[in-house]
Amino acid sequence: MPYRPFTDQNCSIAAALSLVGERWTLLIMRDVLLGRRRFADIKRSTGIASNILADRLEMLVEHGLLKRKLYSDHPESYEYIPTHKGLDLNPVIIALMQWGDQYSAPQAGPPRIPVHTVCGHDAHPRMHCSHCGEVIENGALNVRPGPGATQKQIYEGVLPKRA
Amino acid sequence: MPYRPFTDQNCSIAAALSLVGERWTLLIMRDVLLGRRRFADIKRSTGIASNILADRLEMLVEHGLLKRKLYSDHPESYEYIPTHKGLDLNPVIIALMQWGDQYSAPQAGPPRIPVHTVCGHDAHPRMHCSHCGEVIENGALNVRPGPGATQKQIYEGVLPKRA
DNA sequence: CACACGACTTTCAAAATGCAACCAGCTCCG
DNA sequence: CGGAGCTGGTTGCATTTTGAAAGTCGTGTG
Repeated sequence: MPYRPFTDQNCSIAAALSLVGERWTLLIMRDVLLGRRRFADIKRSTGIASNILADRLEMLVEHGLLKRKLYSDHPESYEYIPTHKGLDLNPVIIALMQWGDQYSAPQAGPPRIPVHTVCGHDAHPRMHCSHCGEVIENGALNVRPGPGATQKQIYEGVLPKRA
Repeated sequence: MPYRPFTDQNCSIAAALSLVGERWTLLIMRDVLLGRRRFADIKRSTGIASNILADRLEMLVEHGLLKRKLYSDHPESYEYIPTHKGLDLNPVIIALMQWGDQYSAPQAGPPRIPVHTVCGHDAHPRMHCSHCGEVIENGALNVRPGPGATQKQIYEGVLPKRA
């Protein structure tokens, strides 16, 4: 990773981005979550340089988002399969996809449509409130300091203002 | 932005990441969405170098995620306020925060807790299926080719495999 | 046997990042 | 009134990362 670490911001977003915030990392995770799990496949589909891909994969394995698994000997080949931690990035990827669909989709429409495997229908996943169950609209979310907040953060007021 | 563009992948995730996939961009958007909207505030809270911050802000304004607004003359100061396009990144930021909370939270607990302003309660936003309304569990999402998919993508099979 | 994978590693130039210093306009303080 | 300090940057230069191409090494194939 580049020089300036995101550590010591006491922020889960910064913490998350310190693992997956680098230019290629989420694109690699996209591939892995979509089922492209071999070095050459990921390289082809992303266009990443092989040295960078090797670095990123090693990093992702080190941090427990992926596991490197021997796929077959003889033509010795490996698969990078997502761990639970890696799979849990799905909501991030889906959110990015929906944002991309909304603002950068090709004229023809979105290239991929999510399908809910449980009910079998097209799903346009939406965030719902765990308390009232309603869809959470655009600006209808604030944050309040949690148990891990520092005094400084509380003092500075980490609360969002509406646009 | 760095060299290799993410264009021509015909992928909304790649398209999204080509705007916000750079190391600092989502961290800047976090700040703006949390209400830190002035140059010096963002610089302080992220620790980013000022030349980089100036570049990124200009880029974000150019691509319509932020607007630069005169906040007061005389001490001439500006605010970077999110546009609709910028606000719509909220689900991405929230998803990152939840992932960070789950895997990198400080011992004390999460630093921030989301609150649903409509019902007034703590919200742990979850993705729900727009068709059946159920929570979408970990691996319960596939994708199918949409109208914008290329023949090549369809041929290659963009469907995910379960872990 | 020549050539082609697959999964990398190595080499080296080019580009992005980070740091520090600087600048200009204003304003607050003694 | 002089100086320190804030705001919102810009400029220059060294460091680090990236990217492109080429090489490696162990198969496997016609």
